[in-house]
Amino acid sequence: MDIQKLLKKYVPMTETAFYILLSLTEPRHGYGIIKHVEEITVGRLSLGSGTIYGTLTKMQKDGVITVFADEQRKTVYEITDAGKQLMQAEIRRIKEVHHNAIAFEEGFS
Amino acid sequence: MDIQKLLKKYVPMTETAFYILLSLTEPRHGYGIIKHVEEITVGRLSLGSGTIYGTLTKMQKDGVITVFADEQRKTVYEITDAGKQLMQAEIRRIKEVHHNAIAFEEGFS
DNA sequence: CCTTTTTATGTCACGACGTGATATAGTCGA
DNA sequence: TCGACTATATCACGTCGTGACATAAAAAGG
Repeated sequence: MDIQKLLKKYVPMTETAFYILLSLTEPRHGYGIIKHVEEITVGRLSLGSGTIYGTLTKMQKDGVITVFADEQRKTVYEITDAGKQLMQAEIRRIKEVHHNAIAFEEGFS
Repeated sequence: MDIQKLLKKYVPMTETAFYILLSLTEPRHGYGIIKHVEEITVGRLSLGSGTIYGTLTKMQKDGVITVFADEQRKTVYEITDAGKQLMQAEIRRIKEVHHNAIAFEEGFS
């Protein structure tokens, strides 16, 4: 799948997908991602097992992540270059939303 | 519906819902919202008619927005106090995501 | 040693959501 | 009058996150 179709499919990204890809800048397995996301969101976001394993399978098929190591009880993934491009586009969008959110706040204070 | 259930239902908010509520800090009708969102996102986000009218009906039922004026060919809506509370919670979340996005960027530059 | 908790992955039904097509109709300028 | 724009509504479709259920190995604790 070429980068244009990936951009259309993945941007805007769901919060879940964003934090999964963010976690995979270091090689991690599914369960490790769940714990890492809980950590950096200070317990606010707790991903369900269906979300994680379904999303990981989908992302691997799309070439957004790749298998880093396949151990007995752990499948370790890592983000690909295509995945990094998606993150850059998503971060641009987040900056726009953040900018509009701040402008909103200033209008009501 | 009490504020706790509304928070659970609306936060995290979809980008669409966020921009609709943002637009309704001034009274606007459906079509006006579509044009306003196109404006503040510089044409990036163009809401479908199904999205707008479906979402407006849902939000009105939930007490997040209210009918400001009911003209012949325009139903004008406005955000409620409950809606403003949701926006505050959503903006807190956006700030967190933005913070983590910036931290990600710095790790790859 | 046995039991409980934690780690780890997978599948499935469910409800919610955004999209785009289709339909309908009034307004306004050329 | 005729097309472009304004304005709303409904529907099928595909996608997504959730939580329940299932399975099983490893680690911790008594």
